[in-house]
Amino acid sequence: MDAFELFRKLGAGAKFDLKRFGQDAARDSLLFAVFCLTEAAGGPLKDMEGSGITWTSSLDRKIQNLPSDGKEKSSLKRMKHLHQEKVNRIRSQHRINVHGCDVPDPVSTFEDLQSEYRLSPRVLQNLKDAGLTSPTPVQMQAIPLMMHGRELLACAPTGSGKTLAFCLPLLAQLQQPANLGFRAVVISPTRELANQTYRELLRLSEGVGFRVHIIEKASLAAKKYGPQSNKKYDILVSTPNRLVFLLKQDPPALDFSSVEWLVVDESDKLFEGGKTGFREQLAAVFLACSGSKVRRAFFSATCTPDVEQWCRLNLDNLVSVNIGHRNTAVDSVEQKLLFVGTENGKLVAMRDIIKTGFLPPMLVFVQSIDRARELFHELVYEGINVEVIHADRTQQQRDNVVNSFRAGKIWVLICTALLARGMDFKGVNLVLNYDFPTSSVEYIHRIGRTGRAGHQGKAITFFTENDKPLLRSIANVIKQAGCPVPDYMIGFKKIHR
DNA sequence: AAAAAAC
Repeated sequence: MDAFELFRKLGAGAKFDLKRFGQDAARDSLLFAVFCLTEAAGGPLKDMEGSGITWTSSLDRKIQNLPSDGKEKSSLKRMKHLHQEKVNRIRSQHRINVHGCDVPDPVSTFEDLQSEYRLSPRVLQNLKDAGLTSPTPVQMQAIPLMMHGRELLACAPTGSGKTLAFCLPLLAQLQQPANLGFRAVVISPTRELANQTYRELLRLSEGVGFRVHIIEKASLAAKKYGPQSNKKYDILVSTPNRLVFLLKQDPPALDFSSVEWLVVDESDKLFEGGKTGFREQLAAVFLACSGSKVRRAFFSATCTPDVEQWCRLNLDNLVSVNIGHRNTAVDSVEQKLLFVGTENGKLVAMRDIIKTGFLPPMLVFVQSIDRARELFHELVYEGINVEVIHADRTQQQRDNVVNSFRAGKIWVLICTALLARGMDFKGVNLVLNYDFPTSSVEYIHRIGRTGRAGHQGKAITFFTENDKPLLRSIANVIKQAGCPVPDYMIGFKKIHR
């Protein structure tokens, strides 16, 4: 073990300890907190971004406590400096940007999670069996943070491993099955995504004995794990509204008083307001987690200023993690805009894509449920394996479609925004935006269904005269991801500014 | 603006 490694180990377990460091340390930490707030608010320290404020602040105290001019002191200082350089190098290499106080070092291998954070060897084996060999950037930084019990807002591109970034620490932190009731809750915007996360947790925790649960029917839920039931689950995955429904029964059919971790996946989506929006539901779930030690983590590929502001104001000692630039499309997708003139032109162009040969499977996004139905009826007689999915279909139909698509039995899947976020289908070769997305955020999520985990993908976006108002913002996203875009789409407004 | 989300 070299000196760097030694210091890494020292740093990994470093926690701020008031009793050990006394009053002075309390004042220092207060100053440090103010410092970080200034930075987070975009103050004069903005240039510190990504430089990595780390555990070394507690090492500083060790150094301070040593006699001045001692040999030990100067060598500690030097090692600290070298270690910090190494950490900064790892962060910049993987485009990891962190904001916050006392951020633990990133981990470079899954094995480190076992040695430093007591991740069970069986979970490690499950990772290997799943073909996962080394952590992605968001995993490198978010996992140590959650292992230290830090509340965080993590923003990382589509298909970059966010699900694993929160599933692993949940399993490692809960350590082993306990009969305490739900200790971790994961919230997703759609049932399909909740189901996918649930399956991921099952796969990772196989052989460890954790009890992971997903609510299938809220009406059966009360019996299954209500107050009378003695079967206690450790982890729950759900969409928010059924939790709200169960929580407000009298007496409540769910007990969230033992919840230690609340993970909000696709957090910007779940922060959408309006009277019937997700935001109110989320608030009700937050409120039900009455335990004193509840920690919250927010994940998404896109982040609104609104979410960030909320996290800054409400989370305890927030750390925000950004991988690469925020709100950008992945560069592993070859993106094209295709002018099709009119509505009619879309169907002609679509038939052309099918006729001239394409590599299935492909996902076709439309803007509404009715549009999905209509397009399905146009294509169902073409002699290709086409299916359609949206929220007006029965849960049984939705499940069947997702399963068949995963099994490769469907070549063309027509869908609404239902499948736009989080879904991880292996090997989608083409995303076709049949209807123009209504925002660049939606565009980023839709095309993120392909080009995942380092694989290549393709996306084609149809546009007509009517789509011109939003064309520029999407064209900018495409250009930023390194794909060619006609100049007239971007240039015009900037020149006149 | 639509979609999603309980029974």
